[in-house]
Order: sequence, then C-alpha cells, then structure tokens
Amino acid sequence: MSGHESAVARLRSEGYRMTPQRLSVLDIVANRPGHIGADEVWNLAKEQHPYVDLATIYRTLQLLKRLGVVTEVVIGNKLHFELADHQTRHNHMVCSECYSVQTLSPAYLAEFSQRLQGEFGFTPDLDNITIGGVCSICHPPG
Amino acid sequence: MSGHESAVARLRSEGYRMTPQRLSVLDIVANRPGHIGADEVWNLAKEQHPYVDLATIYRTLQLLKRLGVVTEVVIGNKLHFELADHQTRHNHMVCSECYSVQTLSPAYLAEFSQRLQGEFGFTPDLDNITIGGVCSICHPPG
DNA sequence: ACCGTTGTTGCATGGATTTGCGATAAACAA
DNA sequence: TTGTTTATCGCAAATCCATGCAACAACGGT
Repeated sequence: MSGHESAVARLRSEGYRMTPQRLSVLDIVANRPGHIGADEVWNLAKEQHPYVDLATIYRTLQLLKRLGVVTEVVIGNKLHFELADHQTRHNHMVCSECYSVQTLSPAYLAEFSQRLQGEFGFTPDLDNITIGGVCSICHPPG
Repeated sequence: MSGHESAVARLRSEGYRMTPQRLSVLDIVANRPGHIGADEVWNLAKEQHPYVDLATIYRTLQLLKRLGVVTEVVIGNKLHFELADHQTRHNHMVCSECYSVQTLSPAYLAEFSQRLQGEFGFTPDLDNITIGGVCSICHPPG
C-alpha cells in the first residue's frame, strides 16, 4: 500500500527472510505519518498477530534501522521510528523540557558531515542523529 | 583537589543541598581522566559510602548534567560522564561497530549551532551531543 | 509437495536507567 | 543547640530495551 515494497525486496536481497511479523511492523511504520514508539507499534501489530512478542518488535525495528529502512528519533527516554523516505529526509530537534519535536533539513548537517568524513574518516550516521536542546518556547531569548 | 570546587558553590547557590553522596560522585568524576560509566561511579562511591544506592548515582549524574557540571557520552547502550571542563571542551564520535571514541573540537559544531539558534530559536545542548557513526577502521573508504 | 538448512520467533531473563514513596538529614532560623 | 522545613536518600518496583535458547517456519532445492 504505502511505498515500502522496495524495503521488502531489500530484505530479501540481503538474505533476510520475510516474515508476517516483519511485514506487519513495516506496514505500521510506513502507514504512520511521523514517528511512532515501539510500544505503539507493538499494540498495532498485535491486532493482526496477537501472539507477536515485544522483543520481535524491537529486533525488527533495529534491523530496519541498520538497513536504512527506518530512522530512529530519541524522544525523552524513548525511541521512536519512522519510514526513511529519501524524498523527505530530515533530522529532528527535540526539546528536553517539553519534548516537542521540530524537523530539520539535512542540509544543515551536510557540511559538518563532510568535514568529519574528510578529516577523520568518520562516517556519521546522519539519518539517526537526534539533536537535543531547548526550544524557543521553553527558553525564549533574553 | 581537582577543580570542582566551583561546582560545589554552584549547587549551593542554586538551592541544592550538598550531601556526602553528591560530593563523592563529583570527586570521582572529577578525578577520572576521560569518561566513566555510572556503574563504575557506583563501585567507587561505595568504597567511601557503602550504603549509597545506584539510583542516587544516576540522580546525581543527571543533576550535574543539567547544571552543566558534567557532560554525557552515549557509548553503545550505556551512559558515560565526564567533568565539563570549559578549557578542554570537546564532543565525541562513537563508532557503532567497535565502540571506539574519538574527541572532536566543538568548533566543528559552532556554525551549525548558531544557525539552529538564529533560524529556529532552538538552543542545542551541544555539550551533550554524541555523534554516532562508523570510524575509519571499521568502514575504510573504497 | 516434501525436505533440510538456518534465519526468526516467543518466552524468559537480564541489563540499564528511572520513578514513587516513606524515612532521613541538610540548611537555616531561633 | 534545638527545632522546623523540605530536599534528598535508600529501597523497591517499574520502564524500556536487549539477549540466550529451544522450538518454529521461510525459502531454496529435490
């Protein structure tokens, strides 16, 4: 339904097996506009596979993250995930006081990333960087 | 002994109480060159205060982090801490494969930070940003 | 359609960190 | 010093996420 067919092919081509549990997680994340917590993925997944275990959800999300299919957003002490759409790539700025989330064009990090790559040979995992801080409402200037 | 006297004054002036447990944590982090894990802080703290609880260690470290006295480094799935010395400020690049840690001058993030501040009013918590990625050894070019 | 290989799952458990709560002890005034 | 206030602590329980293992099932070959 929602553009994750390529992700399925991706899994298969890398030697991973396509299980109903994985398909379900993929569907759920793909159909959710914005990010979603692991527990919420679990609740939705149980509607179709009542026996599915939370550990499977976590393992699947980590797998999809490693493959670049989903990206991770750190909100407070919880992890959220969203489909990695190369058309609408973005980073997240999370306020540590009100936990509001703003999105950010990856262009802001491009130069920084290239310098780390060029000067240190370090390849930052840009897609999964969450920038913590304080938003303008919680910490107004002056 | 090691320059954390100002931190003690800092706590007092903000209305926090100075307890032996907090002093101990402060001493331990201040005397450790480089970062140290919460569990290791606990083990060392127990030598002087056998009844100190791990929860107190965590609460103290989070408090010191909020006050800017220590900075946090995310290594794998564990948190490490180190004294925030304004003379030797630095960020950390952590390899997600071998967990090696490289330090980075905050100058690399300065321009980025200023843009977020200026364009979004978002004040990133630069001191506590850990940059995840893959180091040059684990992921050589070519 | 069946079989065998081996990646995956569910379950149970463990690790790291946080939180609620009653008891304790810093801080400060008298 | 003593008393009062209330931040902090120790303890226990909870939360979030990761992992070991035996049973299971996806997939390619027959």
